[in-house]
Amino acid sequence: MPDPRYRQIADDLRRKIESGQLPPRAQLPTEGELMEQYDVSRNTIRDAMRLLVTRRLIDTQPGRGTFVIERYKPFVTTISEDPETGFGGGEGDSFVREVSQLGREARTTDPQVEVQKASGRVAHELRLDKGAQVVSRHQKRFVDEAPYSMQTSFYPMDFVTGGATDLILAANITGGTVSYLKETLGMEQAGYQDRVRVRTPTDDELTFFGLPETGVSIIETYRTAYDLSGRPFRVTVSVYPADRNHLINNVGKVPGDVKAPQWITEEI
Amino acid sequence: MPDPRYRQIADDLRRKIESGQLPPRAQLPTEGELMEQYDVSRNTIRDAMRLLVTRRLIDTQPGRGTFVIERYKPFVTTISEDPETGFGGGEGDSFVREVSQLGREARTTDPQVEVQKASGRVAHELRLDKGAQVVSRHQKRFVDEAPYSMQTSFYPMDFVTGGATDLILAANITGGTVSYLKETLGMEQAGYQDRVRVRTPTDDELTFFGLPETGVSIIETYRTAYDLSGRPFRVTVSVYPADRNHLINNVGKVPGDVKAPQWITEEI
DNA sequence: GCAAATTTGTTCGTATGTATT
DNA sequence: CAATACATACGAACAAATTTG
Repeated sequence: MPDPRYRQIADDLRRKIESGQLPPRAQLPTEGELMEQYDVSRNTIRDAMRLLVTRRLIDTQPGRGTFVIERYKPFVTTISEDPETGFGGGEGDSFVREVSQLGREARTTDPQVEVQKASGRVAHELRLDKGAQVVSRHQKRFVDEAPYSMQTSFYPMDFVTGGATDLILAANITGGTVSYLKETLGMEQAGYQDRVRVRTPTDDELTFFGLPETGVSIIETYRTAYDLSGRPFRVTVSVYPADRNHLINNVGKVPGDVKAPQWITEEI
Repeated sequence: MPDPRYRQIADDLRRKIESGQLPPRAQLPTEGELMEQYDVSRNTIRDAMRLLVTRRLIDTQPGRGTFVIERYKPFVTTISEDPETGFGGGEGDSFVREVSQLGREARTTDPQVEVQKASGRVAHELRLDKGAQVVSRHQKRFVDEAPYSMQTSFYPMDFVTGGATDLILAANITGGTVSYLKETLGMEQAGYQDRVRVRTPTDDELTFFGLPETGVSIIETYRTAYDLSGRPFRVTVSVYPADRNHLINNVGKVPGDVKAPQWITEEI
């Protein structure tokens, strides 16, 4: 029993795309033309197309046509701490600094600061009561004007009343919040834990990142930072569309030249 | 202008699923029943269903019906090194040991050993010529008899001829390959780098993990281990279906009680 | 700026095939 | 074998987005 017709057609088109016969950005024949070429009904052509859309090979645009997808150049975020800077990967302004070194234009929005009630997960990580007041600092990140990630950090509201008043200012904290908390509260970061999972995008993420309805996952990391006494003092949630982001983790001693590339150049 | 009909229906069903009115494993009304309920044609019902299938909310089975998907209990792999054991997360028999402590049944297949020509990526990571001979050690992992991950390690063939002959035996190396290479070749692991990306599954992965045609991504990590002189001596490729695996990364000092849980219990 | 043509999106109806009960 | 339920495929009509003249 052969594959159904729409699969055969999808496979045929897939081969043409992967062989380069239909390069990225190329327009596919219209549905009408494909109906003739394969001598099937329009619905069957559309079934084949839908398969390729969910596989992230093509993109259909009403009124325009169907095009081979152009892959993003992946941006690489290092999630391990750089022993020299003491920064956890991709945090704060280290993001912009690292990228601009490579001739790319990176941009981080000013933090959007809010005082919120802690959600279940955030409260749990910070060992607060659910609904306790927390400061939320949210930033969006762009590379070459394309949205690449979003990040939200949560701190107990006590920190602000206790002296770290800059936390509720909608501006970057020069030197980073880690050293700011050390200066103002004497709170020192002993380590952190990242929990990484992959999930489907929310509607907000779909629109902000300009993702297709289906096919692109979101990499989500929950980072909980602990002070010297083992008490959690910050939770940072980062979301990365999987079609344009890779993660790197360095453990122990890794040669400097491979330690922190921002771009994976080779296609694997 | 309102959403198209099939979206409204999909949203309605999604709400019923997420609210628990249609719990996991519950059977949805048949297409015929839904046609009546919503007073639309069968194709419109099927469009709505298809949306929910790609969102990994339901599973359609020919001849049986349509069911709410049951989520896997995620297994958590720690990718940072545990300072006490010196093990990189989830490597070797540490996998089985860690899991069995939690009353779960974990199993790793005996390694499937082959001598191969290095692929482009592996050759590049090991700084070998493309096509150089490498030993490949491949293992599959199960938790409660369900497939959870696959792992393949590559070593230069020189290691075997140089004395580490157990590398080509299709058996677990007790104590782990790290300490075995230290004993036989005096090669000490100084550190490693993980590169994590998320991609669509290959056909092999689709069948082995029993994944649906669409919707589940694969988390792939390339781990390159370096010796004290900064020379790469091993590449390990791990693949994890994203619907049943999370990753954890510990940096610096993290409280022991949160350091290495194998299961995330709370639903977020 | 508008109208026509082009292209994909939505929805209906119908028929037949295949898997499961 | 019959009934049930989802899968594939055809044809048709109109809508919505975009480009073109």
